[in-house]
Amino acid sequence: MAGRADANRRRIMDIALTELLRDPDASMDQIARAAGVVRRTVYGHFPSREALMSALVDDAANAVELAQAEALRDVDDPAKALARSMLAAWEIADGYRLLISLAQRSVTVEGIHRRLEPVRRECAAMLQRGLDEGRFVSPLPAIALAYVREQVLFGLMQAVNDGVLAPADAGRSVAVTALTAAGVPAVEAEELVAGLTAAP
Amino acid sequence: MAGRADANRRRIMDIALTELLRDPDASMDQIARAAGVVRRTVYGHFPSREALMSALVDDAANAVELAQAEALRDVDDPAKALARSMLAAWEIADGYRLLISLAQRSVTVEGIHRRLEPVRRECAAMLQRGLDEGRFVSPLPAIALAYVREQVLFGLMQAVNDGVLAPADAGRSVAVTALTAAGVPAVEAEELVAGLTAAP
DNA sequence: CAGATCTTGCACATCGTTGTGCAATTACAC
DNA sequence: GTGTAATTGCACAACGATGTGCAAGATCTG
Repeated sequence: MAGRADANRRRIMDIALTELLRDPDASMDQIARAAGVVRRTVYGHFPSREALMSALVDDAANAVELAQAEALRDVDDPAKALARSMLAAWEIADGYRLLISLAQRSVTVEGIHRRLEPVRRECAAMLQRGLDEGRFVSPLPAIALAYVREQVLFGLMQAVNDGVLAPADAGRSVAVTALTAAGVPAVEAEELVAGLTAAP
Repeated sequence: MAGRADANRRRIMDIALTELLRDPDASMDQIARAAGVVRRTVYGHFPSREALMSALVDDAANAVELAQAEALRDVDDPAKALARSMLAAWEIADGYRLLISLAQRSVTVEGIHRRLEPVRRECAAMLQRGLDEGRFVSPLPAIALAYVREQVLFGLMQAVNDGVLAPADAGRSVAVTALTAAGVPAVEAEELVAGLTAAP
């Protein structure tokens, strides 16, 4: 197998992602087997467990940052921006979920929180603007609302995983829920999201 | 130390709770040291790690069930009931957080999900009634809303932990946020919660 | 004080995981 | 085909965690 090392590396990372989502403590052996490969081979691509995790986290963080930057490029209306960011995040749900899931157990990977800080900060800025303009209404400070946004996303990913929420148009529901959690009237939120998803 | 074994057992469980919240993988040694005791002593009270976890989970689940049953005893107004349940859950936040935190890594303790199922079901029933009556407005099914409720709670516990949310009247904010996430107008939600906390 | 009850401080066996080394084997490219 | 690069299949050392055994010590109760 010459030259196909890159493809193998990618496949290992993909499988590792899903395995680590299932169990953040999945061993290198579990990951390797799931990827149809022997443990030793994984070590051929990644010198250590940490290295594999880092590569995964890096990928995911980049995707999240990129998606959010795109969604918040011009904040005409904070509510619209929030909806866009939710829809964008939902698209790359797996990577996002990995970050959140790993960030909750700070033991293994150091610096995930640091890595995600700019994302949260930028999101909080948008939320703050919405609060200032009266578009959002909440007793929570903007940064805490950013936490809520993150967890709403996470919770509904799990709901889909557990089969209690149909994946079909879950993205829309997620966006609506985030808006209402920020104090946007429910009807308005539904209309706004409907408008966004109908005419992208 | 004769007879004081019970007190020690309680102290170990209390410390174990906070240690496991900090790190779900805390070793028996870490827990023992944190409790000012030698590892061997912990094994004197709990035959295995599993046993300790089970005792913890049992305590927490009982507290959560009890608190929710009390809060949902008579659902005059679903919104008021939801607010009550959030305030009640916030009171026993630590135990609740342990359950959610451990439930996410189902490896160690089997049956947390099963244990919490009645709680979620009862909550979903209340949410469903609110949706039927038009008190709540959401594109999500009631059960998914229950997931959101859970995660809002969890997210804001973390926010308090991280120091970005003042613990003072966080309980009120949590309740308001859950209400707005369920589609209750923000102003109405604030008034309702204010009324509940002013005159209990 | 005496005695029952816990706690302590080791020692030990066991297990699973990580990371490395190296020779044999496989599969692709030219 | 032949060579090159990757994968495999062991073996091994090192760690850390769990769970147990037992003798010595501390501490409260009566």
